[in-house]
Amino acid sequence: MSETNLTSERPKPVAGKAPRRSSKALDWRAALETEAKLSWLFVDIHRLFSKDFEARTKALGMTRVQWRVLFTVDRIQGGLSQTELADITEMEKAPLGKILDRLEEGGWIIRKNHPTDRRARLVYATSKIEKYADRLAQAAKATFAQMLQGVRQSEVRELIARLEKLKRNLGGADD
Amino acid sequence: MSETNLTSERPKPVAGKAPRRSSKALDWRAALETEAKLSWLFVDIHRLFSKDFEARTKALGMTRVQWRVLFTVDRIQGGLSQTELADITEMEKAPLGKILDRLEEGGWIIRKNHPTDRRARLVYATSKIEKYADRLAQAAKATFAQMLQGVRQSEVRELIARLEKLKRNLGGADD
DNA sequence: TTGAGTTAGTATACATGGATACTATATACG
DNA sequence: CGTATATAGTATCCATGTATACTAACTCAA
Repeated sequence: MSETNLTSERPKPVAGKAPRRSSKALDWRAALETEAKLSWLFVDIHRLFSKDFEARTKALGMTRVQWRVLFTVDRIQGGLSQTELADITEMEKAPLGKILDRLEEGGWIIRKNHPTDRRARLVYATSKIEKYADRLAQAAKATFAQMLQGVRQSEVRELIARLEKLKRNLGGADD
Repeated sequence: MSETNLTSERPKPVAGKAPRRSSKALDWRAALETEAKLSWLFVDIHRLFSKDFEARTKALGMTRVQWRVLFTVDRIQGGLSQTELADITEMEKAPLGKILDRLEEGGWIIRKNHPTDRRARLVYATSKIEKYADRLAQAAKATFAQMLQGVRQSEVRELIARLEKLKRNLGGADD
């Protein structure tokens, strides 16, 4: 979309600066290119996936991360403390608290005081999700379908297994 | 790490709320679980990768995204406009501008006025990167090595190919 | 029981991200 | 030439993310 019109008239490199590329400098660049490409794919796919999903749910004002938290709260019934929720969603407690603030403002969840631990607040999904579950699930499925065009189910499972290995290598939890 | 001590004393579900789970509700949850797992792996790996990399470069105050931009500026010599840079790094111009502000504060880049287009500013890497390139490259390589433990080179190439397909499916550029 | 250490949740500061609006400038067209 | 449109970069608002500090409350051991 955003083509530039500067290419043809870009000035020559600044005098005295052009020949500074040493062979040593070339080395580390070349060695990193392939792996750097891999590592940025994670960011890029995440960004594109979120963009697609949030475009489909714009009317509900639901972000991808809010959906992750809400989905978890709704999946695990019985009231979760925020610390438990942070463990499960692998988020820090501070950003989780803010996301819960927004979900509570939107009427998706409620927080109740823990009956015995006065520090803790238990998080419950409200009935609102029942009304919108289909739309949210449809949006998620549509984005998945978009991403996984032409990818066989067996490939998806293999991909998950490999990515989980990378995650474990980096010290991530196993789910 | 952050074990919770609430599990054993979690109160029973609120009276009258427990039996609301319908079979229809179970449907959309089950259908989404596998694919949701895949999509969150991208976020999780990105987060863990960044954390590992930034721990190794803390002394330089270099974040992962700043490194991506600086790497690109340094790789493509001759002065890039911010719009060109935004295209290449697949970022929006606004956040890119802020990242360039920080890189400029740190002395990693300079911005010069375009000789003929007074709207545009051309970005150049300074010589500072020559001094720290080895440390940055070492940090990046170490994080890659950590992530790719026990993964063969051929698997890495295959993984890249598959992820690039997902990225294209979501409308992403091809690099 | 009391005091040290731990935990739950929130507040705060800062670095990314997206979306949008705005200024200055450039281009294209009548 | 003058005006409409497009573009470059910045500013602004908000949502996430990390790190850190803080308050209140809990636990455990002397």
